[in-house]
Amino acid sequence: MSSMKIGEVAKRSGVGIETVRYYERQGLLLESKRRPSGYRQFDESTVERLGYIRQAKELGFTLAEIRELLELSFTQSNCSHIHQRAEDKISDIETKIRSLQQMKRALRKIVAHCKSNNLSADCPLVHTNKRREPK
Amino acid sequence: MSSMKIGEVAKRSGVGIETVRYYERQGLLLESKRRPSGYRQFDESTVERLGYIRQAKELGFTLAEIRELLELSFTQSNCSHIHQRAEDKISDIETKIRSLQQMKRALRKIVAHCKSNNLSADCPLVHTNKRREPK
DNA sequence: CTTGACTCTGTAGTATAGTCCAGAGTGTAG
DNA sequence: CTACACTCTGGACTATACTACAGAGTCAAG
Repeated sequence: MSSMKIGEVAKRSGVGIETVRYYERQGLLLESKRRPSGYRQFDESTVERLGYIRQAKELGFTLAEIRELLELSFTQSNCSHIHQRAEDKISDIETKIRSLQQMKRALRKIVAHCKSNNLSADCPLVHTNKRREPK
Repeated sequence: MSSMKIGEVAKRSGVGIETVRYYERQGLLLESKRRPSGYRQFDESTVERLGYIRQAKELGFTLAEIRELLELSFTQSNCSHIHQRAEDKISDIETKIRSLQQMKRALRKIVAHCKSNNLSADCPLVHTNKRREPK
């Protein structure tokens, strides 16, 4: 299991083969080892790393931001410098969490309202738009 | 304040004028009222709505998903149908929150490690990649 | 060995989400 | 009134993140 070809690593992490090569070109994967034939060789860690990338993308991080997150995690360099960047990322993440919680509360209100009033002609508005003037 | 031109609504909500028109074309804004001249007229609610869109985008929702979220919030239609869709969105959101909390914990570990060991040659790895064989 | 599936590089094409004109009309301060 | 900033439409252009070839080489089951 410790040496997979690109097809297997792609399938196991749920991304396309072309995407794996693309991420490598974009510096998200570090150069992979190669067989003499030129075939890339991956191990388990790449599967995990690709999973992390996929997840972070779903959370709205760009590839550039994900590259940063990965560097934070894997670099061996100056630790105090890393420290500040990690703190910054944490506060970005906390902001996202707060926004999501707010969206969730808004949706919960709709659900609650729907439950109590099944033919509402005036659903509660999340955040917004009083009315549309009919003319 | 209750009737703004596109430039003002754009500035106040922190998006570009072209973007406001683009969102309208994409059905995220509902057709705006017009002056006889053709100039669009917006009110406060559009500023809020644009803010909501901006925030949702930062959280990784696509415009198509955001359109859905907005419909959930503003529609007057069949409430029990809405109910299920709102529940689905809520669970998507909960998944995102959990992922973010996991990322946050991982970053906190880095920070803690950096604090205790300021010249680490072996930062703890979020999720991953044991080592890079030097050859 | 052969053969069919897999991989390589390099380049081109696609979808999404804007962003930027050109050319023409509008609003308003002075 | 004028002048200058603002707005309109329609169409072209851009960046990001893939995705799809083409043409050539590789792997491994039978």
